[in-house]
Amino acid sequence: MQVLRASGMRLSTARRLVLGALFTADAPVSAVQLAEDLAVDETSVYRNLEVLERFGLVRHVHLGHGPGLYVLVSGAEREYIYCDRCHAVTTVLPGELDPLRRRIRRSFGHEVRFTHFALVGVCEQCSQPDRLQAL
Amino acid sequence: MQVLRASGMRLSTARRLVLGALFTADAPVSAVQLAEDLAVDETSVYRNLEVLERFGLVRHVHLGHGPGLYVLVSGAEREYIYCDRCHAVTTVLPGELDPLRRRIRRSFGHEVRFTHFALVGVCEQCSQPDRLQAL
DNA sequence: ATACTTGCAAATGATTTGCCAGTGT
DNA sequence: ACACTGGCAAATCATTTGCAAGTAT
Repeated sequence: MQVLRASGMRLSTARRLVLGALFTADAPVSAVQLAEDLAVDETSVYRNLEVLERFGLVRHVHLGHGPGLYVLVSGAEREYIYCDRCHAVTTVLPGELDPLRRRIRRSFGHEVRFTHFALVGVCEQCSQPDRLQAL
Repeated sequence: MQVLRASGMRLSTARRLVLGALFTADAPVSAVQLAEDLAVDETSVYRNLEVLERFGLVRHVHLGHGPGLYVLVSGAEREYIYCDRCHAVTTVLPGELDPLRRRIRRSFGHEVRFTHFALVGVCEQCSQPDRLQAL
C-alpha cells in the first residue's frame, strides 16, 4: 500500500475496497463482479484495477473467453489450467511449472508464463469417452 | 469443401473468398481484416467464420489482447509463442510441443494445446537488459 | 421453390474516455 | 488548495442478432 502513496496515488475508499475484495477472494474475479459486490461504479473499478495493475499490485488472467479476471499479485504467482470442455479451472502452484518453463526456454529462448493466458486443454474426466460431460 | 455441401451449407461467393484468403494467408488474420481485404461485410465474415469453425475447417487464436485471429485448420496444427514485450509471434511447428504436452499430461492429466491461447512470454532479445525494445 | 446467405441497422459485452463534482493529503 | 478520484453518460472495440431482400442448389 505504501507503494501507492509513494507514487502520489491515494488510498481512497473504493481503492481500499477493491484491494480488500481481491485479498479475500479465493479465485480470480471480474471487474463487473467486483463492482457489483462492492457497490462501486464499474468505471471506477476498472480505473482502480488499471492503476493497481500499473503499479504491479494486481494482474489479470484470461481463462477461456469472457472478461479478464483479476487477482492480487503475490510475488509467487499462481498459474491456471482451464478445461474448455467442462470449464473447470485447476490452479497450479507457483514454481510447479518451472521445469516446463526451463524446457521452453532452452528450446525457444522464451521465458513463458501462464499467468495471463491459462493453459487450455481437456481435463482428465472430459477426455474419458464414456461418461460425457456438459457441452 | 465437400464437408460443407454434405451438411447443406452453401459455397457462396463470400464463403469462398474467406476460405481463399485464409488459404493464402501466411499468418492468422482478424475478421475485420478479412472483411476489409475482401470487401465483404464484417457481419458476413463473422458468420462465415462461425460456420467454418463449427464444421472444423477454421479455428481462431488469441495472441496477446486484441481480436481473435483466424487460421485454416490443417490437421496438424501450428501453435504460437507471443512475446508480450515486442509483440513478436513465433510459430511452433506441429508436434514440436508434444514432449511438453506429455509432461503436462502426466503431471496434471490435462491434454493441453496452444492453438487457442498462444504461449505468452518474453522472447530472447527482449530479455536481454542491454538493448531495450519497444514498450 | 426452399433454405441458406447477405448487408445494414441495432443490440450486446467488455472496457475506455470525457467531464465535473467530490475528497484524500 | 491541489491533484487525484468518483460517478454518470457516452464512446469504442469485438462480436452477435434481427430482419428483409438476394441467391445457391
